[in-house]
Amino acid sequence: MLDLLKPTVVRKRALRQGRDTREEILNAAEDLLQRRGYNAFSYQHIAVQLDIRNAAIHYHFPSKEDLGVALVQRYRQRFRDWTDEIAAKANAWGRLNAYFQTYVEYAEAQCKICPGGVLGSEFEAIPEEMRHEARLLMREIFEWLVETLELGRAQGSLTFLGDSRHKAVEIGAALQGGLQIARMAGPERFHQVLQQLALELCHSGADSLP
Amino acid sequence: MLDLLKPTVVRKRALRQGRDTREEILNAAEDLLQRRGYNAFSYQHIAVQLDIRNAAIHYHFPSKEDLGVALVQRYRQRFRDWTDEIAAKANAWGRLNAYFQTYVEYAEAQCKICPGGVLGSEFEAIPEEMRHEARLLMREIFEWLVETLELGRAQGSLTFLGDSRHKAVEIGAALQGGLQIARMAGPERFHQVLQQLALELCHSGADSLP
DNA sequence: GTCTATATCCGGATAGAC
DNA sequence: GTCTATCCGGATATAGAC
Repeated sequence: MLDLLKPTVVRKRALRQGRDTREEILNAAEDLLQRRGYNAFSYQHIAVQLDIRNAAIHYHFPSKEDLGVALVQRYRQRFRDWTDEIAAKANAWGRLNAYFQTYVEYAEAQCKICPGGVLGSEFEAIPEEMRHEARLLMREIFEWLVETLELGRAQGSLTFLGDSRHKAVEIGAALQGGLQIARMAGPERFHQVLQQLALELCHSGADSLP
Repeated sequence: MLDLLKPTVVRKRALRQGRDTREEILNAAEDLLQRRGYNAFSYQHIAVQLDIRNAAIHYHFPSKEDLGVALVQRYRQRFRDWTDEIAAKANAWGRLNAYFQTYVEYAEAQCKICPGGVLGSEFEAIPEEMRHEARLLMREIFEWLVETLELGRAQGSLTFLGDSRHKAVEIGAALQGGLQIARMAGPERFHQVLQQLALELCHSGADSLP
């Protein structure tokens, strides 16, 4: 057949048939972002990982800023989808616990940190449009946390001292910082943070937290 | 005099007489580190700020790794000195509050983040010896926090739920994450974290926290 | 859509004059 | 101890063939 007549170049094409390169780039970049940070990963890292050339990435994302912005927008969309989904399934404590679980995966998967941690740390060293998206992401997470805490307090499934907005930032900050500390001091540190958070929300933390 | 006979070159030298260039480099680098992160600052940034040439920095710190390691070692030394000093002056709550205060300065000075936040975020993208120093720094801070919490509990000046080690990581993580969140969402976020922490240590937080 | 080849720039680093 | 000049490698980005 025609395919057999054509050598390596076509084989490579065939390999990429049906594969969504753009999506794979985003996946690889997301992984790199949460491992190395924005300024410490390059198009080369992605190219090697996907076995494509540098220029192929530039076709999908002309500049690195485009890629960075797309990443944060994807985080935001994913968070929206996730909150919609979880709202149907669980009460406030269940939701919060499910949220914690995403961080557990970051910590255990292997020492990833969360988007907020990366963007916050490098905030002064990322393009303006990424900063804009980062602000939106943080606001959306914050608002969801506040709502969830207030709901939990009303339901009686969560108990905590003080203003729910203050508690929300504290929780968000502790999770974010906890992942970073875990990298340096070992993953058990992150579990200690989780246990303390659970304890202060009046849950034993022994049931669902590993 | 002899000085007047010699032109610009000597004037520059004269300007630097009595100035500790090595120390100034460290100061500038520390500032850049907490603003932009390790991988996003260059010798050029420092050179411009101090009005010296690139090569002058390499004289004091042959490689960027040397500079990075020196920075973390200085953080460690400073922390040791600080804890010695504060131990003579205050009870457990006073010590902890003084520790909080250093973070308040980071947040207010202008949107700096803490050493642990930088090193944790970029952990996979910094030289091995820096990682080593970072681990030591984090351990030292952690141990001091645990001691302080236990002392406070014994004294009755601090009250909190659960294991003092867990509480120590939670506090450290919340401070670290809080600074990063404050960059993206505004400085009031950091104060909310502080108030919540104080509240959960059974202090009004209204007295000494701005 | 992906490749090869190349342009451009920047950061870390060294040599040698002063 | 600091300078000027320069090297080298790596990173972003573009041009044009396939």
